[in-house]
Amino acid sequence: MNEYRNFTCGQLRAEDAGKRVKLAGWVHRKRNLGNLCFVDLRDHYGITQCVFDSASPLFERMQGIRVESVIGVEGQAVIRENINHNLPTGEIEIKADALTLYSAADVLPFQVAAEDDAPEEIRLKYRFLDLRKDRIHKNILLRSAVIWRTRELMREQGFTEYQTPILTASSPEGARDFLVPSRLNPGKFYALPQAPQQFKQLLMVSGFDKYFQIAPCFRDEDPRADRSPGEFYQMDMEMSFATQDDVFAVIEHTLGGIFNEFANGKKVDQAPFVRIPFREAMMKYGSDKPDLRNPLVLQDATSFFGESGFGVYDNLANEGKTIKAMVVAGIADKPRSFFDKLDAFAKEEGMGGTAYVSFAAGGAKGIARFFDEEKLAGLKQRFGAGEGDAVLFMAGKGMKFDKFSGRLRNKVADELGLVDENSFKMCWIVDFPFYEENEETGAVEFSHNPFSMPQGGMDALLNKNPLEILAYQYDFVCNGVELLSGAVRNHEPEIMYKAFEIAGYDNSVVDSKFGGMISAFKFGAPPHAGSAFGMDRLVMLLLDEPIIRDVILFPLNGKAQDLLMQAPNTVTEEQLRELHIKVVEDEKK
RNA sequence: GGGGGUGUAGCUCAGCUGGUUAGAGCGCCUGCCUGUCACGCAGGAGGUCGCGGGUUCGAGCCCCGUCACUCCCGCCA
Repeated sequence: MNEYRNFTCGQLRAEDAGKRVKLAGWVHRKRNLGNLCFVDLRDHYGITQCVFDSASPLFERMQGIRVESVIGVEGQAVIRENINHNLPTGEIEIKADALTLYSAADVLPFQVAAEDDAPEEIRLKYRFLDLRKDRIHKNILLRSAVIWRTRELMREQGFTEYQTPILTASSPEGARDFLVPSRLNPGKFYALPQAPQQFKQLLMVSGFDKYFQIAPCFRDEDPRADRSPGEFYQMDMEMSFATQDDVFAVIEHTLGGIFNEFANGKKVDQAPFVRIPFREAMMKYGSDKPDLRNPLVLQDATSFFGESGFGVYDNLANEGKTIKAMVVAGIADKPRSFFDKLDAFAKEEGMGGTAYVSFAAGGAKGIARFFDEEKLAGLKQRFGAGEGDAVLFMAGKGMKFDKFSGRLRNKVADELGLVDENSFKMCWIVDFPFYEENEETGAVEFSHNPFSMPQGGMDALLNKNPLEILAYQYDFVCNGVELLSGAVRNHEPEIMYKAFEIAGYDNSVVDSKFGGMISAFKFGAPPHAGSAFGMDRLVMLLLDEPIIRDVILFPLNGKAQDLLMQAPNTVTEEQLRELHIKVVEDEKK
């Protein structure tokens, strides 16, 4: 190839024996047997064993070279005496007769060749070493392959990739913006885009039909294990003259294709994926991102109580609380402590607790003693419980209770190991409410983003109870991870004004916040719809990585700092002056 | 902003009921070893027990404060 190498470290096979080869890479491991030293040489492509004999002066030089140094090795490829079946190049080795040290490595802060659990702080500070590790290296490569394939799948469906601005205006969407001061406009700021939302809609108004972009998005919010701090990438798409079904078809082709291709042996749900209305999801799974690998389902049991004989729940039912039942198969013989643990969990979560009826061989247990024969038989039939099963009950009200019921559903599945780790289960969540009630103030607020089209359009806004209005708003969920969300957009200014009016904003607010878009909608806007899915999250899911930072090249830490590049950092007085910025001390300190 | 967890050697961790000189594995250094592949064997260096204060004859261990990291809630598509 060139002066550094004529083969890579992952390339040589038995048939290359006898060739004169030149390799370059990192010293992965050294095994010094006294008069014989084996060096595993590693590059991007793989590992090849090099042998240094003590008869050669190279042997001494090799002893002085530490692991992770970069070297070049030249010699003859020979068949090994002992084959290593764990290595693609395991049949062959290099008898070294020339050695070049390109770059010596210091003693490492953590080991590269072994998976040691160095704290993230140190891993991020030395990210370039961390990225040498096999696992992280492979994660990044898979990420690249997924992105590449995504582009192909979108282009196959007639989509075109566009680049929207990075320096843009602060947007009124939910999250906090990252701001960038403007030198030429004293006192004014750009914002980094939280998403290319408005631009992609403007592209539709501009007459471009099928848009997509692997788009960087910036949000100044606190991170989570599955939420990368500061910035992340979305596969953002939008299409004109399109319905919800059209968007679903495109995404099912793209995401379905990606999962089928990169599932790595796991079982994959095939499109079309089930669609679950939001309210049903909250009822049955206690979540708007249900993990369908979990077979447990919640049922509305409110009407079962009232005068059932179990006073506690009868009273709650009469007070207007919701009671849910969850049949758990085959746990009737679990000890009392199992059910007590669930009850304790419920109390920890701030809920009243849980009750249960178990149909054990020796007779029904739990709160069964409050029911007569007939009621008990009715319970069994109504909720579909059989011998050996148990029915868990919980009571509460509103969204908080729904979410709790979901956590209990997860908890029970965890305890019993009911989740099939070897599968990808998908669903669409549809029919999100357009508005919701603020639990503290009682005010009507947008429940998602105000750009989506209310189902029923203007007619619904004028004639329906706002809290009953649904939106053409949808999420795509895989294994309990919210991968995508999107909507049919509201492209009609009149409907937009009305929608904001119901949420308590007058027209001038809409004009000032969405001036650009509203004015565009007054010059011929096509109906359009779209969605965006989190690229990082998708890769994380495919790789079964619990930490999103492990699928990102140079992630920020939990405080949105780059420990390697030292960002954010102070800047010079000169820079500040140019930007018309004055830094003041925090008042609290 | 709130809650939980963690903090002992470069890394992972042990350290009993508060008791002498704080340990192990990996890594590092030195030596021995010609077929290893997580090589092996022997020896060695390496510690402000996160930091500050307190209780005590005595604190890695108990108490108070504080900082850092991390997970979760809030927030966030």
